[in-house]
Amino acid sequence: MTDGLPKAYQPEDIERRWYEEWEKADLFRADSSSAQSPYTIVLPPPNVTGALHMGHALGHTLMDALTRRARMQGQEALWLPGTDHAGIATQNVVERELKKEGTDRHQLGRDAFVQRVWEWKHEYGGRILDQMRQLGDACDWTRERFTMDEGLSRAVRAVFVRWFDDGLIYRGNRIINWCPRCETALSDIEVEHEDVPGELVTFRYELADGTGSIAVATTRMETMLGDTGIFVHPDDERYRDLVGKRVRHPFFPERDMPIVADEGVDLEFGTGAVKATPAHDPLDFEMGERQGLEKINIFNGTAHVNENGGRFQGLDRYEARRAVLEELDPLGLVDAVERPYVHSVGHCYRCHTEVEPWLSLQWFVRMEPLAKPAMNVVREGRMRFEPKRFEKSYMDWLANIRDWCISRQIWWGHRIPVWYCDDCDAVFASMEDADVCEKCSSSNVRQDTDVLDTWFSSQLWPFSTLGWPDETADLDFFYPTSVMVTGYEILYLWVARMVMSGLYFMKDVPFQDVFIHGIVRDGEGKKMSKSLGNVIDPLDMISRYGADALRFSLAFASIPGNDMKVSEERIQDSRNFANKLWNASRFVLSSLGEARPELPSPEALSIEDRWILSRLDHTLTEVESQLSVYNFGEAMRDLYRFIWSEFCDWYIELSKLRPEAAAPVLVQVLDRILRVLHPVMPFITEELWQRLRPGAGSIMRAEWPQPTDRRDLGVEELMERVQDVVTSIRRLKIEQGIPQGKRVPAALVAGEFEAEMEAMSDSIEALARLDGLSLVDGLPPAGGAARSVTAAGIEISIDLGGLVDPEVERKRLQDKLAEVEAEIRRADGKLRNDSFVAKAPEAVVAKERVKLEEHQQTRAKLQSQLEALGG
RNA sequence: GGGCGGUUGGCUCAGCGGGAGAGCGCUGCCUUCACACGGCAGAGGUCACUGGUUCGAUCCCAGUACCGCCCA
Repeated sequence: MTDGLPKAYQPEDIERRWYEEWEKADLFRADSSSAQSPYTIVLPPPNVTGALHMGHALGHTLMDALTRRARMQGQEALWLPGTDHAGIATQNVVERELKKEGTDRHQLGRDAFVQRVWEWKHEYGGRILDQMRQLGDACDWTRERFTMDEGLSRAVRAVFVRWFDDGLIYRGNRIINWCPRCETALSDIEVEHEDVPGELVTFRYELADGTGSIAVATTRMETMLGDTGIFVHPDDERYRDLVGKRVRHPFFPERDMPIVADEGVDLEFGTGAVKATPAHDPLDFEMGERQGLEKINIFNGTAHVNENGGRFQGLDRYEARRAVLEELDPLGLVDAVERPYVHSVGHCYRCHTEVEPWLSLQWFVRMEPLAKPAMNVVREGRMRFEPKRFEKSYMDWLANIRDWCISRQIWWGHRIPVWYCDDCDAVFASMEDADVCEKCSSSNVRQDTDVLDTWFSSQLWPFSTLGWPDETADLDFFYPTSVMVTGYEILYLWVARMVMSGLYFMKDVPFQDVFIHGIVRDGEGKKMSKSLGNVIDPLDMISRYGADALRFSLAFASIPGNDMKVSEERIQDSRNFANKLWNASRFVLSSLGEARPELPSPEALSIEDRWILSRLDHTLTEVESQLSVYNFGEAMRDLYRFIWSEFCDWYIELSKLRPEAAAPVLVQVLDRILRVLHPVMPFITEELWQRLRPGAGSIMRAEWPQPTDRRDLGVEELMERVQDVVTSIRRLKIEQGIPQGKRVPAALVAGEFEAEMEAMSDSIEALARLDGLSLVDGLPPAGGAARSVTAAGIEISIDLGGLVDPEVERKRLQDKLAEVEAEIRRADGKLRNDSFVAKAPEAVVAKERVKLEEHQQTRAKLQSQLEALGG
């Protein structure tokens, strides 16, 4: 049976084989007609362009573990996979390909380009899904979805049309974030703010009446080409007299540029006077609207100066920034240039180009009416965050929400289902592609050319993937989902929006729990990124250490909401742990042979049996309570400790003294260990399970282990005393330079613990490698013996036949005495403090008294041992 | 500027009102019949700083410093 088990765990073959077996046996599939209660997780869909990185590996490990555990707990567990069409990112990838071929999308034309992206998707889009299989993800592949597939596209349309008709979607000419590289609008939260060194230029506009000038400051000098006035604060004494006057634009003398007062001006910034560029700054836009200023757009879509920029036309924004300054300076209009001036600048989250605030006609979703219900469900406790602190940022964001710009000027995505009639100017949204105008039946209609933000379809993921807008059995059974597992970086981008749309269309939250995990960082705490070159490739780690090792490392390092550092060394540690489990199992299996004995009745169990079963119970209880709050790290630490430091280090060693009697306990403990580890380490546990329980079916369907009321604190304390005795004896030998394997006689003065030491004497003899252990009432004279006292006050003497180095003995005893005396001083000091005795709880005071008593006894024993040494 | 989080042994992190913990690393010993991806034993910390609350503070409160993140 165990002949096939190599000495060291080798994951490769095992992992591949088991994943195929599971899939073949259809073990991942969930059934919406099940009589069990549902447990649902929808996978946050990775980009089709993506490759599995550590962040995915973490999230997937946690989701997979949750799903596998739910399944073992008897729930109908569905983990639904899929991918996201990632509009801008995917379009960028294909555009890069075209560039290599010497062409571009405009030459290709829209339809051919979109066709080309589909081809790319079919060829490469499945890559990340295969990588998920290597990780061991037990998701239901029969339900795999893609945000651009037919059903989800229909969901997108249904949502758009409904919101359009309900007045929640509108079109407006607003300042939006424009990426001049992607040539598309971005929503506010797709912009990443970053501090960059720039310059702050202070320059002057001369008053048109020639009576002076007014200074303004800017970091974007080029925007002055679009200036149409000056703002000052109405309360600002400095400029009170200037309000109502006009200034002259140095390059466009004919332009009308009033100085106007507006409350929106920041008195503290720069000179307190603000150049007004309503077409290129959101705040200026707002104030400009209020004050009726002209809006002059000076850029084209690639952020080159357009015809409104006069002789600067054709320059890109950075060239224009320099050129404008250079031309202004000789005119004596530049007061100061502060350089470098570090300020925050928005960057495109897809390509990292600096975003340009730009006036353009876009589609928006009115968020306020959607945000209110999304806040209420949290207040009412219908949805909870783990950890709870993320609730606050979620609520704050929703309370200050701004409308969502959903149109994108790209070709890859869901085309906006709005048609314009060129005859009657009607604008209407439609579920079906429109050939004729809804209003006037003219066939002179054309569809909007923009596509929707990818997040528009992602926000529907928890219900669109289950079949919505149809009323499906899946939707009925699996919605709302149980938990959303995700990182905090997409709390706004995605989580909040799913809640809003879920509530609107499903009338229920999309998930009951939101479990937020941290970001995976490198050993130095830096975010992993290709440009930093600090990326650890999860697939590389899998091939070197096994998926189970990677998964265990990630789960082990995961504390809800906190970032974690992952390094190859940590993964090695987990590989070592897997190997330890492997070898412990090898030992158990080989000592069992074919037999799988059941546990005998409690009275037939030995002390160590009762001890390990008690610790097992404790561990199972602890693991369950940690997992229920998604604290995987703590749960894994408990398991690691139990398996390695208790089961392997002590129980297995003790079992060697009585193989037959221990067999049922070894079976029991290993059985539970494999089951409870399975959600995080699916492969190795399945492999070992099949050998422990041949014919029992996959461990995936084994029952989740429960504690069995075997906790026994008395026996745990007893074992602690035994362990202390064993460790102390080993230490005595090492200190005296005696080989650990050399058997020597030992004596114990155990006092009240004599009976239990007697009962455990064979075990102590074996573990400490003794040549006989005698229990005595008092230690004989020290000649040739090394001595110690354990924490429980048990005196130990090992007979080394005169080989004892008295100096080593004296030093150890004195060190120990010093420790004990410090403890006595501490406890005594407390007990002498009247207010401690009066105010502290009785139990605490009593405990302190007991400790003092014990330490005093230990001190006496140590002193007499020192005296026996002759010192 | 607003908010959140962190600061515990060399490293990574638990703990969070009553005797400072783990893993790794380190030191010494050990090729002991599951495992050298190992075993045994050990060294190592004024729990960032300053105040406060308390009989008692690493833990609670206030402030300071530094680090990180989110939002503007």
